[in-house]
Amino acid sequence: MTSSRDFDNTRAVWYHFSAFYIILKGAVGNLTGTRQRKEMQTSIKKNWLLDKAGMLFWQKGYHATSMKDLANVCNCKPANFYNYFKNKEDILYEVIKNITEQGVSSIRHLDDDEETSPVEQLRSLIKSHFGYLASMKQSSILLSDTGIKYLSREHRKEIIELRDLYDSILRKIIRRGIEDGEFAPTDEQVVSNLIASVVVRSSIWFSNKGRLSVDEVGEIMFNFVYSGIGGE
Amino acid sequence: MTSSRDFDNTRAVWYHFSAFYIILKGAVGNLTGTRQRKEMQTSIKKNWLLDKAGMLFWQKGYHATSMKDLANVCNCKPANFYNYFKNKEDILYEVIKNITEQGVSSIRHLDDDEETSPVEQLRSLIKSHFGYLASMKQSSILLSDTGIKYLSREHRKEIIELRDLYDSILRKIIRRGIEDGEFAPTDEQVVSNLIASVVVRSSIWFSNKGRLSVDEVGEIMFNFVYSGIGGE
DNA sequence: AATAAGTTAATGAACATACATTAACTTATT
DNA sequence: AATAAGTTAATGTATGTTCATTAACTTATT
Repeated sequence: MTSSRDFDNTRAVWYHFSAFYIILKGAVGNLTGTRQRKEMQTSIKKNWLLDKAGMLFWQKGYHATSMKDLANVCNCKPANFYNYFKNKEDILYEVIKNITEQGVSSIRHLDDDEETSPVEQLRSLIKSHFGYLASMKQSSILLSDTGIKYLSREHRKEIIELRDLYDSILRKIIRRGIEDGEFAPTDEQVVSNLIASVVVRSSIWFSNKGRLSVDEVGEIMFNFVYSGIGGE
Repeated sequence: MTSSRDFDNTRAVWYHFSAFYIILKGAVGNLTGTRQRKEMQTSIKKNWLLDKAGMLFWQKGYHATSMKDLANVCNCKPANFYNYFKNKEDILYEVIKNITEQGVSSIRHLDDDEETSPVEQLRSLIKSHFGYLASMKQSSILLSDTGIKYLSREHRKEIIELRDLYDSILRKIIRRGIEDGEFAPTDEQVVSNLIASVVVRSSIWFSNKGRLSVDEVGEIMFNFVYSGIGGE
């Protein structure tokens, strides 16, 4: 009994010292009512769990990761996840959704910007998305490539729609570039897939500790793509 | 009992009528001694099993594929696999080894060929690798990408060595192209990653049933890459 | 201010199920 | 007769999930 309680306290303290968690929790502050504050804390904890789950799913693969594995990494018991998520698939879904949404939002500002030239937009797209990917430590956007098949039909559909949003932004840039004569005319659909591949798969081979910096690689990547679609 | 036996016979007949199997088995012919012939037939059946297993691993993922699933596709019982393979991991290993070896051997001739121009070599590499990937039905996920983490340490090492061979061939082509002045000088390491990304991820978005043929997409892909590294 | 009612986050135990693998046995082939 | 190919049945283990319960908090009522 006593040891169990002691352990709970230890655990609670541990949670609050987890860097990410404590910072966000602090940011919530005392501005809101206790009710809302609690809800926010819950969602923070939920995101923290998702973060951990994402790492594990990416490292070990979805099916190779058991609820027990998840629980171990999160310092709790498997059952506790069911206070936050409907089931295991739901965890994967939320992980993938977050990753994909962040990818989209890292380039969303380009969508309704008709002023900037397509070339500059392309540079911005590549650099901001690649930069974002390089900044995430463990989990990877490629999880949304590999994990999508384990999702339920509805969830899969939602993710695909999200991804289409990303694609449509990219395609629009290419279309404008071709119309303006800045890019050589090619199949905008295929080419946007090629470009996305280059960016997204960087998370497999790029390392922050490597020979080249994010900026240097980003520049090489942009030059490659830019020449690839017949610019310059 | 009787019905079970009847079913077995049906199954046996079915095996021998499976197109791939019967052709190969016929090809073995009566030229060799009975002992060797039997061994060859065994290995043919084994490869046939590997082929089926590969498709399933590819579609569903390794851990999501049960021995029962495999047995269903191969019209036999799970236990029978243990007459051919040590365990499940062994099946995965052989599948991945085959895939990787085929991928590598389709481009190996480029390695010690100093005659053909780098441009043509690059075209050949891209088209044959992409063509190979496209020929796999049920386009889904990069098995050799995601599957290797489920292999034992030794098996994984072997596969990685094979893959390194692929990389080194690609890098060599790029290096020669830069030296010859056919390609613009860039970082050969990064660029080879970019190229491999483009080719490998095609298995996610390319469909044989789509608007464009393998050849058309292959051409667009090559042009993209070729311009990308500053050719033409 | 004190107490009652309700909520959240966590737990351990129990669950049915599905899994890979094995051993013993039967049938088919040479 | 010997070996190969296949089956049946059984086994131990691990899995995802549910359930009742508890402690700590928050909100509502008096």
